[in-house]
Amino acid sequence: MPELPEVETVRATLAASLLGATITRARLLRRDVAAAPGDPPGGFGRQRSHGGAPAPRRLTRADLLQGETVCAIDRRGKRLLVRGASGRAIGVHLGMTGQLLLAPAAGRLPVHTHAIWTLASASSGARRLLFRDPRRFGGIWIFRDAGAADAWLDQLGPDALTITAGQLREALGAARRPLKAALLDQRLIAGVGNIYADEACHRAGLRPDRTASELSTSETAALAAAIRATLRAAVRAGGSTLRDYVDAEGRPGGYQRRRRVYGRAGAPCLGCGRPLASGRLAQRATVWCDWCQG
DNA sequence: CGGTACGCCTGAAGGC
DNA sequence: TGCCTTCAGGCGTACC
Repeated sequence: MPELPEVETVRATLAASLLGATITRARLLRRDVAAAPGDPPGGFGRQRSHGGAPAPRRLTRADLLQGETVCAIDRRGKRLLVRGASGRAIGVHLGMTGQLLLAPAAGRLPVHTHAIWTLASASSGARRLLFRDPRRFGGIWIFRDAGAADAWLDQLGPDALTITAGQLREALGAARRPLKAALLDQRLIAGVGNIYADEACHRAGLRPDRTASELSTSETAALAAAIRATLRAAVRAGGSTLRDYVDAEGRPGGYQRRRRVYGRAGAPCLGCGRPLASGRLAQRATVWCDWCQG
């Protein structure tokens, strides 16, 4: 489940091969993983909800950055943005099982590969970048200018990796809902998902069901520090691989071995040794320590 | 505003 | 061994 540390690791491993490379060919194998300009939000070309079928949009090779030289790879929260020199850009969200994989220029494609970019780069020779996503909760966004791409990132709150106590206070101040529900809201704070929400709450010594707006100033500051420390440690470990996650070079992460609470219901708390409690909060499996988190 | 439920989707894991 | 059910969850939408 890619959250901020996994997406950041993908960004870093991708940057090494992609920056300055030219995309000689782009192909979309599944139209419905892409959202084109003008598609309804969350549309992905899928005809969801009210049956009014939107007019099918024509996607050009240029929309997919064919012929572009990659000049930047940006990230905010869990969203990645591959920018071409012309200002065009491709947004990627990995969802639950999405992967961006660097692969040889020839050879068999993994199953569930939905898009392919062929790269020519002076340093590493010809390779392909694949977007693969078995469950298809992820997707690709097409941006025809830098402003549209920026606006996509700006839909999100401040990036959790560097969030300050002041930013967190601002985000949570009006949130009259459980702390964990607020932490999972990407418009408030960008990048925290189910795993790191539980990890950060435990590190901060705060129950995930506390009302977010009722945290004290010092609790909020401790939480901001806990979020940063948790995410930084996970980035250093190359992310968490609990099931599917690998970086752009196919390498799994190592943070799953360092997790304190996620997936450890009933196991001893690393702080006090008592069995960890579990339940459902904000429709998510949640694990915490009744003793250490107040 | 918030909360709850649901749909999307596949593969792993558990029950019998 | 094999079939069936359940679960995992990011995120948008509908409805209260």
